[in-house]
Amino acid sequence: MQGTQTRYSQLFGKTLRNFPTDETSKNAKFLIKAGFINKRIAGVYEILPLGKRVVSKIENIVREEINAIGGQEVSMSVLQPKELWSETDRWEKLKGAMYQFKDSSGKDVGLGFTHEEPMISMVRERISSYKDLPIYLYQIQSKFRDEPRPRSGLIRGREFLMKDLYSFTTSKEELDKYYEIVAKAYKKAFDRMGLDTVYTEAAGGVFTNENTHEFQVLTDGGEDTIFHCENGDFSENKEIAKVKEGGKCPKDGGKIKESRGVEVGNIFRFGDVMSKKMNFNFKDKDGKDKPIFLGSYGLGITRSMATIVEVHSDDAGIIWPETVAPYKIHLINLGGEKVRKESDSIFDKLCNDQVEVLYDDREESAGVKLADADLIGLPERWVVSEKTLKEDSVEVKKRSEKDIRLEKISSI
RNA sequence: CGGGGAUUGGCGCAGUGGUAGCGCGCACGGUUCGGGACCGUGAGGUCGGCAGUUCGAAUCUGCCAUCCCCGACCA
Repeated sequence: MQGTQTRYSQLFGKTLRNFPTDETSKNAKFLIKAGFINKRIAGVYEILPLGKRVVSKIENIVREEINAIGGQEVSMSVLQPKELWSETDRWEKLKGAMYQFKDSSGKDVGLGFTHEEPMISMVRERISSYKDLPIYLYQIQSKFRDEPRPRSGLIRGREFLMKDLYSFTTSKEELDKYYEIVAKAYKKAFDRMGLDTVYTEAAGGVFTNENTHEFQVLTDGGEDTIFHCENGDFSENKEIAKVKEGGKCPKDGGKIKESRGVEVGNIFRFGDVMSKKMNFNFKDKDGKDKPIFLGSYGLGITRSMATIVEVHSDDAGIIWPETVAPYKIHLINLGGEKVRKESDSIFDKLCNDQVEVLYDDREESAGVKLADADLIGLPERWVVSEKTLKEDSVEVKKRSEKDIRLEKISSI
């Protein structure tokens, strides 16, 4: 666990003077320039200390919401054997999309693309009675997908962090019920991290033939196209859409709009399809074997971080919602030794109060420090200078607002 | 996987045949101190890789790699 306060002079991952030229997406440009992430290869990014704090906050919000609906956290292996995936024929189906290779002994192995098979396998080994169901397991872990063309920074990568939840229930009714519960929990989690989502019907791809639902955040930086009602009660992904821009909403007759969106979450009902293929049953009250119903629910952690940046920023930089900001306060001292001493003691005070504060204690010009504060985008900027000290105050400015106010040092 | 563009110090760039330069950053000294300050000194690159043409290649040719964009794909 990282400390709640950091001196910027000690922080690894300082801001860059220029935007990276090999990125065009807003999220990648800002996150790299501001020192949150580092690009390794196409579609693969490393998370620096500032970014790690944001990721942790998003993870914790998601954890809280999933724990609240009965989820139990586990950690599955990333490295997986071919045999497991062959049980559902997905080893073949996912050729070219899943990283598959041979280990030194010639055995076929792959990197986790998703985790239905290993999850089922693990539960299959340990659950056999209706008394043990339902059960809800989730993890937060890196997923690997061999994207033919990664793009849009963290929105579409080849290695990314995802929260994946799996529900194991005894019937379709129970699955449907939980599906709705997850949908509500997702909505709440996204709300908490500052993302407005549109609940959108979509296709299941190689996951399932049944329709699924996506949580779409409307932004031009998105890669999906959705058709949705202006009243917000209806939305379909382009791939299955039966309506068109300007058409009428089948629910309330409202106007249909076409928008770009980022799919930050996606929920699936597998039903008993996988269970039948994998001989995944439970013993019911009547003593008979019945298939376990599976639901699968994904939520992109790093993709959410990127989407937050797409949605919450201005020309100067990121504007983090308070719930996911790496720190709450960006403390800056402008001026000589006297100012430094004062700001040092304000920093100490904030530390004692366990306030999350990033203290830019560098000997840099005002322009550099202020520009960096805008770029990094913490919710509040506190400036200490000769000017504010004359009033025994610090200047407080919210990143999202223009207003500046003076706060008496004695009241901190 | 098709089409297009790019690759030169940490970052951003210039250099179109004669043996590499600028800005920023970095290090040291000094002056500054409310919106990316200034002066001085200094470190740092065999120009993505391999092969070729040439007396001579960052520069020309071929192949390869990597990155970006458009499309296909998107589980």
